[in-house]
Amino acid sequence: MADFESFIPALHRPTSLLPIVRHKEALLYTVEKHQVTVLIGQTGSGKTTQLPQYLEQAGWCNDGKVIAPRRVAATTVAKRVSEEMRCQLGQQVGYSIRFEDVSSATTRIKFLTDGLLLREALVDPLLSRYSVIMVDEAHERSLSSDVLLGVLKKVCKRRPELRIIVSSATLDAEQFLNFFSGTNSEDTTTEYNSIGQIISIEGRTHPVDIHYMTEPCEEYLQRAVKTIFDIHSSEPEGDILVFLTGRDEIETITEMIANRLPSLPDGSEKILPLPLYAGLTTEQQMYVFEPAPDNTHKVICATNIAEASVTIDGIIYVIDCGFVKLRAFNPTTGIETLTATPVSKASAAQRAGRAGRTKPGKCYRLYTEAAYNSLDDVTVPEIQRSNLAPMILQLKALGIDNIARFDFITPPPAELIIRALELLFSLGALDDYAKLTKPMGTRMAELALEPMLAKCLLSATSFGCLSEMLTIAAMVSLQSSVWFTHDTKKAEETARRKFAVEEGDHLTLLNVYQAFVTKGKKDSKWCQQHYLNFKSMSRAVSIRNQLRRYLERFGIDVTESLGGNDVLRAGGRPKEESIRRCLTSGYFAHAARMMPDGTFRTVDGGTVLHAHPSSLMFNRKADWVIFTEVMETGDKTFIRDVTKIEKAWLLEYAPEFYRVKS
DNA sequence: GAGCACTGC
Repeated sequence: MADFESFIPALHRPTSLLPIVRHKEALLYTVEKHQVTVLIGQTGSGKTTQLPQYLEQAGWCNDGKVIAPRRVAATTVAKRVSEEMRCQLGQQVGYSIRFEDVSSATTRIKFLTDGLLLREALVDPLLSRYSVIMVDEAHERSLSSDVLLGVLKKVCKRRPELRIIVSSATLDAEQFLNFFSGTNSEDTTTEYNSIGQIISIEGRTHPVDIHYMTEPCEEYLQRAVKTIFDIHSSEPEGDILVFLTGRDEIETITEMIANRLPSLPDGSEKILPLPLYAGLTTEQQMYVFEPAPDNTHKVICATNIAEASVTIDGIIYVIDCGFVKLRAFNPTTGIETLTATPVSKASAAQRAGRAGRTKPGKCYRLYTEAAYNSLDDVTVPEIQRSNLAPMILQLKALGIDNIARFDFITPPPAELIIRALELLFSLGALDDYAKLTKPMGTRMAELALEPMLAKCLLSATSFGCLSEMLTIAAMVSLQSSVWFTHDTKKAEETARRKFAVEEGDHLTLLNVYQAFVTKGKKDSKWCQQHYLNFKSMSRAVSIRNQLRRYLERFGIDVTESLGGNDVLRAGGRPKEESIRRCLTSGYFAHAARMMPDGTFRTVDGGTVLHAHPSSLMFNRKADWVIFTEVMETGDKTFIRDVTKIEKAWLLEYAPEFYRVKS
């Protein structure tokens, strides 16, 4: 998303006009007097770009320490600040994101992601390099920022001179302050209250008229289209932003709009529907920022991406369907779900606010006022609906052994913690006392991989397939697709078949990577011919290099074996079998068996699974398989990255896990 | 026959 930041006009507003300027003295006073400052200010208030500079000028970085606000787009904010301070990026002002560290010994203001700061805590538990740490956009309540706040609260007690700034929305400000003040809610004695203060630098926002439905509507897509055309015919001109839940809806509605365009009277203004969701390429997403042609109104049909991550100026009308697709993790089944859920009041307010950025606007909620009143105040934080295994692994590595007693701003449900502990135990990362094992557990925590995948990589040496697992781990952890999903499905399918390996998706991915680095010569044209995403493939190379460096540091021999993977043997086994065995040693908890009808069943037989259409196993026969990802969407549960295994391997590599279950 | 949004020394 980094590319978008350069399109946020607020970022290029003259500094003197930023709302924060009037609060400079008050801010510096508060930071001087209190350990914690909760800062209320919206995007565009200047908090991320200006406050670090104020602190630097005030001498907070004099002893060579660094301020670390976190921002997704650390790069662009750092660039802006270095320009304002007239210094070279990477000198006084720098940033650090995965694969890119543009900072040096002279860096006084450093922008980095919260995940990265947490990793720094692994080697520097008191974060002693920093004098002030700003946790930006803390109200978004991401898993890593929640964990970071808990860690910072501990660090504060040991480092009274450390200053924390938490940037938040109005609604959560008290909660953050109470969190740092003491034992969260009840205990708000005066002694503790002096630890922090709330400062609001809220700039002027324009009023937004809220309109509700008088009756609940069943088909909100149709209703949205009607609203778009009503606005177009009877309201003053302005662009429209429609919040929907996903790609499907967005494609449907843009078609519905296009179909109704001929009904517009001759000579009237035109409507230009534009899709916006994360699955689009950066180039495709850029259209929403371009000014509409003359006599044309943009109608941007977007997912939640437009709620916080992407800011589009010039929006006067917002249409809010009232739903968002949220990820959740079911601790009973261990399956992730992705389902449309009613938004929270905070989310609805944020969406409405998108209409009032440039002048007064209007927001049409496609639900009744009664429905609005029944919404939750805020979205359930990620920490209460996620697979906590990675987080627990990280906390253990930070020396926080008693997870149940860790000071979370909102504690995760016990079932999620138990499920995660069970998994980590079965993977050999934790011992009988729930302590991190050495070296397996500590290494798993350090690797930037999911625990199950980390286990595969760390056991690869014993299976004689380390080089191959490095590649597979890199390919599997790519979040974006390796394949271009063009409309030309057949061509894509034949291209994919060239790399297909009978045993499944993981070996196919290995094949793709090996072809890329040998025949492909890192050439984008070659990728195009084979319907491969060049950016994804290059990222896989970076991830693989990073993983190899981790292993080297662990003292694991990563000498790369050259030659074809079919002919190499380890322990008298074909290489592909070693790889599949190795995958089983990490993914045994993700095993399933194919039924005669082509669907799969979990080991307990309780859940029906479908091979995702992007998987080789979608139209192939198999018996037992393991898979890297499982997700329930709509009414089906899909498994992705599927590889054939032998049932006996499950008992061989996870005897305890399967003895208990069966 | 198909996935919201983020992210990792």
